[in-house]
Amino acid sequence: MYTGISTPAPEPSRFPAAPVIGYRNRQPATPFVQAALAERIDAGTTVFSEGDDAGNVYEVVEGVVRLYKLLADGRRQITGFRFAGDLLGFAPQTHYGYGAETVTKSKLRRFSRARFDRLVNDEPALAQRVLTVTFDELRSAQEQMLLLGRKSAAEKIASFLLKMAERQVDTLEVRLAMGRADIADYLGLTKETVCKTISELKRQGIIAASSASCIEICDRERLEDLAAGENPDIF
Amino acid sequence: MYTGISTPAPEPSRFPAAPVIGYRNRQPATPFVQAALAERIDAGTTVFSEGDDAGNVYEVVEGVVRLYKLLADGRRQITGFRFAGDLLGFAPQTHYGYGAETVTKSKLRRFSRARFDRLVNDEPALAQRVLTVTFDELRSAQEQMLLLGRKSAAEKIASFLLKMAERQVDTLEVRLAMGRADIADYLGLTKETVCKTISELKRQGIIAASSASCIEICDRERLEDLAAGENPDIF
DNA sequence: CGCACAGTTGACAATAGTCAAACGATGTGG
DNA sequence: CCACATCGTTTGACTATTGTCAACTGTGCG
Repeated sequence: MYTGISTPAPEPSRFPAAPVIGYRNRQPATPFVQAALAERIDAGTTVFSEGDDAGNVYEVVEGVVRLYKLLADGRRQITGFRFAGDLLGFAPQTHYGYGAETVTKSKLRRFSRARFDRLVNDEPALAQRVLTVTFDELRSAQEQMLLLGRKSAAEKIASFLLKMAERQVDTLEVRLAMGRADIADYLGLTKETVCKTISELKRQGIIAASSASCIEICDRERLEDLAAGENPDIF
Repeated sequence: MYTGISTPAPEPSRFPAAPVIGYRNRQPATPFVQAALAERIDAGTTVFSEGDDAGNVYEVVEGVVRLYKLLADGRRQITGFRFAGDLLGFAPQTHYGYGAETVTKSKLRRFSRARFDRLVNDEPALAQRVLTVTFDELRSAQEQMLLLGRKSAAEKIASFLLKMAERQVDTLEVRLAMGRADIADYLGLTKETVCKTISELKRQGIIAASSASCIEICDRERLEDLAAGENPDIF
């Protein structure tokens, strides 16, 4: 069971297999179902839950969103993070196949599915973008399967830091928007193992950290080798 | 470190980040690059490797194909199996993002990418099919991330058996086309753990097996609960 | 018939998880 | 402005699940 969840308020479950215990939101579950465009949302808010009617498509204008799937007892797997410019929930299915929650304060632009479909049909460029995004997500999901199924904790952390560094200007100073629990649920670890592994990487001089959320890459080469599984014997 | 690799023949690597050591095929790497349509192929043959120029798209006419990604030292993650009717390598990318090998004797229909693109452009129905397949793969990849990151060995095996049962006529008598090593690399386990877990499920009376490749589901409900993570305490 | 290989099992090891305590940053109210 | 409360992070001791290694079994093919 996962704790590290701030608000203990249980949320009425909406889909079949989900039992009540353990299903919690980090937030008082104020579901985001409001006005029209580019909406400000607090950190830790549910955008939609797995199994909800897929009535809307969202664009992240600002902030970070986590996508996740849950098991009956609350075990959570984060399948990805979405950042400014990314689309959420555009798969042409009647129900969302995963939940989405903001990690930070965010701005989201919301489209009804009908409107989104119209936009996509009218704009070949937008259709192309959706297609590209989908294939990118698929490729990224396959990479993540390799990580989850076959990499050690250290290799997972190394891969994660490099992936987060990629999307930043200064690729040596990684700013992590998400907490240790989110990282853990993304990498298939526990938050304690994430902490211990990051500490070990610091001890080895591969990284340094001015604070928990700001990590400096000191030896990019060793970090890359580790991430690629070249060095399965550091620990 | 994961072993379980039968053939030690190293293969020259073809893409940038890929180091030379460790890239291995289970098979004497007879790359399938021959005549035109619906071709017969032996079990264990490489259809294409990760990083190859994505020059062809394939349709599985008969048999089973495994898609996989490798780490530098040979650790392998099978990202999926493909069966009759499925398409391989249709992502619009210049290089394959994963390798493909036959699991059984198979028949594959091969299309040059140019021809495939032409077909898709001319046939809206085919374009629609590609789109649907892609979204299905994405959804399935997300489900697999949950499995790999958060399920126990028993839960993984249970999920796998049910998934395999789904695509059969008699959903209580599962015929497994792949060996224990393939199952292990698909579920992020070792072949020994796969064996031990299947044996444990037999001992519990949840399944029975007339042979290694033919498994009978005796108690579907318990198997389903296990797969869904409802019963994290059987073992 | 026997060789080869896949599957199975068991003893042991190692990686990651659990539990618990302490630490540190952040934010609130006195 | 400080004291306190809270929440996220870190660390350590211990546990447990899964991996490793090795031997053995069973099955299919030449």
